[in-house]
Amino acid sequence: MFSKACEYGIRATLYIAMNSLDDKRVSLRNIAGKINSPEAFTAKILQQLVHHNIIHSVKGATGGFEIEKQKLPGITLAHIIYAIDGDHLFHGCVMGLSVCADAHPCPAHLSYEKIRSQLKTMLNNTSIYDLSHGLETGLTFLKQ
Amino acid sequence: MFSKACEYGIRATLYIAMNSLDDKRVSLRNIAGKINSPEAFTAKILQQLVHHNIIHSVKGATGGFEIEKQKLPGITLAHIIYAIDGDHLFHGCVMGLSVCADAHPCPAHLSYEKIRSQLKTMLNNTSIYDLSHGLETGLTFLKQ
DNA sequence: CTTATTGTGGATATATTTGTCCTTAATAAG
DNA sequence: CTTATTAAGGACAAATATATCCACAATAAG
Repeated sequence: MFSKACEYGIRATLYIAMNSLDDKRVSLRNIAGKINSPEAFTAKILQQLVHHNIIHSVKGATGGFEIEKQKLPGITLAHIIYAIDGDHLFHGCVMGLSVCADAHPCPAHLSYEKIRSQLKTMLNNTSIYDLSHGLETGLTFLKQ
Repeated sequence: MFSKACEYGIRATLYIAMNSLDDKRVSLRNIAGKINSPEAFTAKILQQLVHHNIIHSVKGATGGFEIEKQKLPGITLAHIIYAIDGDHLFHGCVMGLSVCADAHPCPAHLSYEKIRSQLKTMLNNTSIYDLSHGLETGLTFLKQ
């Protein structure tokens, strides 16, 4: 479904979000340790998120990553997926046809569009802010 | 969502099915041409489907691939996906956690399981037999 | 028996994704 | 100013997915 990079990106963003709610900035090392991801690879992914203006970084000692609190409710899973994996999941043909639309559909087009529509709704309506609450209360996890 | 191999596999199976309904056996070259896939790579994928008993092959001149007519309604998209991509789509955590279950869920577990459940239902209930009808009537396509 | 056709399967090549290493720049604190 | 810490980013390496090539086995037809 998602690339490894995207999975790490979502987990990292959630960990940063949870800490930003608590006014804490977190370092790459801290993040990678807490979400169980390879550090250097995670660095590349975080840079993508910085370039897409989803997270904010600060260099130097006491530096790290954070997200402006007021931005949190507006950041959705869809934003992160789009930034890292592009729009293939949202628009590509499920059977890989380069042209697949209502007027020229692949055999699974109709039934798959129903699923995709619900998937998109879910991804668009699920904010990082919402998800980080389950983490704070210990109901959900970013590891294992 | 699916690997290239899986996309080719689904398209190839549908093309074989459509021809089997018409009692025609089709060659690798014919298949690859009609579904617009690389021939040698498609050969590998067809082997996987043969080994998983989804399609049947005949060697030699006039040989090719076919599916027993009575098997057609029982073969679903889920069978092909499972044969080629394995069960990750059906069971893996959407955020890549090695352990993710109701008792130890990732932040998106609950909302994603609803989508996945509908996806699984669709894939389990969509037979190759059903899909090949749209192809025969020219309503759906395997190319472009 | 010979030839042409077609699937099988091993070896190899290419592309992409995933992951690592190392230097540089920025910043805080002594 | 020096040192320690941390993100940025280029180069490189490993793993996996995608794709190709070729020798071989099976079969139909002449």
